[in-house]
Amino acid sequence: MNVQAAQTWQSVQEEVLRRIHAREWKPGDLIPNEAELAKDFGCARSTVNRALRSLAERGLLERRRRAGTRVAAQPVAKATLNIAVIRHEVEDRGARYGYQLALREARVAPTHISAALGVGVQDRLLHVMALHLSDDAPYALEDRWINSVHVPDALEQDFRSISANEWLLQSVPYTRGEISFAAIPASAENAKHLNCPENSAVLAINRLTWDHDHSVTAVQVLFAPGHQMRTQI
Amino acid sequence: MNVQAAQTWQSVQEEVLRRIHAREWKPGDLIPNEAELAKDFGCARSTVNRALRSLAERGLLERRRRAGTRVAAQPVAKATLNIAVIRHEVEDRGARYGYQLALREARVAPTHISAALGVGVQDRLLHVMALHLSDDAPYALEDRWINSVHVPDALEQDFRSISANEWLLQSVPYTRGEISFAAIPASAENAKHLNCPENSAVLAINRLTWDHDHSVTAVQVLFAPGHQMRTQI
DNA sequence: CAGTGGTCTAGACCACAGG
DNA sequence: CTGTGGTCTAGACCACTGG
Repeated sequence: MNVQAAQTWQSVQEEVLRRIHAREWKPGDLIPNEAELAKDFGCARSTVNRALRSLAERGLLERRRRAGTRVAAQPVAKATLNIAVIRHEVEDRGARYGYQLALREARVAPTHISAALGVGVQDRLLHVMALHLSDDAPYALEDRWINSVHVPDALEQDFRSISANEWLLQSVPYTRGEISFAAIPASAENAKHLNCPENSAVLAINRLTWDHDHSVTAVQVLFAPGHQMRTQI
Repeated sequence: MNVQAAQTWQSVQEEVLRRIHAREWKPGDLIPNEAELAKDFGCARSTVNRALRSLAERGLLERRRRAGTRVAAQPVAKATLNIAVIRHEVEDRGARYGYQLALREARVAPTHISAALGVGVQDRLLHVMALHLSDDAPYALEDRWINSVHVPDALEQDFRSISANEWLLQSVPYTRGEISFAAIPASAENAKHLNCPENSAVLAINRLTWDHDHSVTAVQVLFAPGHQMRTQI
């Protein structure tokens, strides 16, 4: 059982993974504690800790003080999607990026927007719609409301050459956010912008971000039909 | 500049975040090295390292040996979606889970499936379709091909009481996988299962998993119209 | 070449939660 | 109460990479 000279936390992690995959440690099993594993592997406990903590973050182990470490019975796959600035997303695919501002207005928002942003129903907010292009083809439609009560600087931007997407990330920090993914049928207006038939299935990402207790922005990004988001697990 | 007694890595992280949000350290800026920060904070360098490493994993810092640590110019939001066993997903929402096997056959797969799984075009694979229900309403449609050449145990399962989704996670480990998200129109057959109009916009998750060099399974999960996947960032 | 982050160590104390 | 993981420390060596 004793293993020699596993000196890096990665090698410890690999050996632990091997034991899990080889079913030496089965789903639901309690594995030896950190001190024992350190002795087995001939390394410091902190090295074992680093390896196991990382596996727990990936969902393969479940750790609890006093109760010990178990192999996850049904590991939850964690798919991490990188939501970058849309311009970079396009350029990283090797395409030419284009940008068209479709609408910019300061007005009273629909109630579901003002409620989500936590502002008064009569507050005027900045509304921006813009089309992002990839090699001149519609790539994504951005429909954004900015809480200009707490981000007054936004009112001074015309968003003609820089997208609100990019300007906000550069200029306004946020501390937390919610994000959701859904498939929705394209409305007539959305379809016109995206140059696709009405009711086409489009991938929609909704984001709502906050800076401490103040909302920053609510945005819906619609991707042209056929768009895929990919990642490794 | 000197800060007193920040003794936990979380408190160091909070102070670093505060400086970033307060624009004391601006996007793109080089921040002091770990040794200096440790002196400032009055803690060990490894504590600073833990705090900064964690922020780098979240995408807020960019770290390179010799070059130092910079505030990310345009932080890439990392949205981590938990892909759990569908039964648990339904039950966690407080709904009653139901399951109906729609199809189980061993046959030659379409070429795009056999190619994706890296098996011969004439190999017979296990094909399973099943409907997952939430409070008796269609929740998700699972369309799965299992590489029964390398997972022969699957041929002995009838998948009538346990879904392939759940059985595989319990029984067959995988070392890596690809996952993609897209919006697609429901085919006539899919629409019938999901009890929705044909061409409804549905969220599709495609997964392909491998155990070392052997493919395990290729699956498409279609969620009923209106389904949302949510997470925090 | 030299400065930076990456990691390992041995030891210590602590927070939490199971029994 | 006690065993477990969570963390901190001080020091050390190493790997990478920019100048």
